[in-house]
Amino acid sequence: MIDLKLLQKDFAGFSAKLMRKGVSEALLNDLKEKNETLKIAKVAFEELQAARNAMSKEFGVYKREGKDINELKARIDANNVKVDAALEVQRQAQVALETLAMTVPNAPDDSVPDGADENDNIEIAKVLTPKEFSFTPKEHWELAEQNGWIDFERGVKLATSRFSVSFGMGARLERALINFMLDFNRERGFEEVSVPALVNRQALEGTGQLPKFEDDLYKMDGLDLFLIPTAEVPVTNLYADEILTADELPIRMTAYTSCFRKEAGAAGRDTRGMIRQHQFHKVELVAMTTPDTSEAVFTQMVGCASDILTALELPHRLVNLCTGDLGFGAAHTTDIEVWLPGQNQYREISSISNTRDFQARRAKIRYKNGKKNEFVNTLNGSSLAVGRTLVAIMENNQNEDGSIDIPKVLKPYLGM
RNA sequence: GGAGAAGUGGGAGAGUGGUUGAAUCCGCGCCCCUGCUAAGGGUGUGUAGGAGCAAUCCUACCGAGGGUUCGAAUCCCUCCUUCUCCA
Repeated sequence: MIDLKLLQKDFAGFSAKLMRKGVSEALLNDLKEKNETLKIAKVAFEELQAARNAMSKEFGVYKREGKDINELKARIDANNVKVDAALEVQRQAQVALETLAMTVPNAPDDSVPDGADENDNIEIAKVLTPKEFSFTPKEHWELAEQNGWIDFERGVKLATSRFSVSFGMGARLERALINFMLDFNRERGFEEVSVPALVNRQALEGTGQLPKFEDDLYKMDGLDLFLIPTAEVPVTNLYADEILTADELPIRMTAYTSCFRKEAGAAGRDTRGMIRQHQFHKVELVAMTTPDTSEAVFTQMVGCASDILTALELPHRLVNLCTGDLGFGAAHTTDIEVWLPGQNQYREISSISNTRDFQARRAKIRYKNGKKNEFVNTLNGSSLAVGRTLVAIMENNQNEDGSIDIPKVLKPYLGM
């Protein structure tokens, strides 16, 4: 949730930031107006309510003293009609404002470059150099099928398109990767947590997937429960509605979950292979901390994800997302793209975002700063998407005969 | 699945219609006294929103949402959660 107080206080400044993210001026004006309307409605209601409280108190005194209450009762009744009306006005104003405000994305940081889409993202750094192949490297689905690691047809048979099944070393590598990543993150100070794969509406509103992106979520029939699109949702919401103490911050967590996405807007993209699946494994990093330390934690998280790829000897690059490619809740995001020789391009494998207080404001995650309660900053990032990591290993470590070298760091996890 | 009980502030725990936003204890903050591996005294201590330079004041919140009432933590209804007993 954006800071409506800030919008009210510095409309020009704050709305300029939101307009960089494509929020229309008309919407912002509407928002400002609805906020003012609510304020006025609240004051009106509260004044009437105060009058009622005072008269009710008086009523008690009258009764005790045995005075005649008829005249007072008449006044109270008249006032109550107004109270009810004012309450209704206030309610409607509240709903109108919230409905609108919940659909407004986070304001990008000033450091975020302007741009329309992923083509305008700015490369920050390259890590490791892609190796030269003496043959034409194959794409991962070919390698996966040749090695018997992944069966795409049987996934479709069991569910529908964009589902796959891993067999043998393919399945074992996935498990090894998950364990390796969790251990790696834990050694960097992220506590491992295991969370539900189903969450309620409130949780998804807290992290910003709802109300705007319901189309991309799997919803349980007849229940207000959804399959998580990322562990970010349950893990961030662990502390929803809580007031933390400053000395327990930063809270840093890592979690492995399956993730479920309808990929509603991705028809026709990456239909082949396991780049874009409806269900995929991911190890996630989530942190909540004070505003003055969130950038340090952010840097650590990016380092964590990048270092995992380095440990796996996978060439990758860091990219600063432009305004057009930035997610709904992010103030700024660094993507990590891994080199895929089969595709001859870098592909996203991790996305690390600082949402500042955007999610905290929605989920009401606060901390005691001296006497005052303030919103924490929440951060999240993948470290990493397991399927895509497996893809990268296959494509980067392939030999001419189609065999694949197992990364050194994973061998202990495979009993090798 | 059936029967019952309960959900109050950081914690424990009072409170069954009216100066109760909530006694008391513990914890925590500050001050004082005292001085040695202590203890005592005083005082303060929820959240959100609004008015005001400020002191302060107003409104809402006692699991959630409705209802009854001039007035509800207190009565009624629905839901959620927890516990106990039964299947």
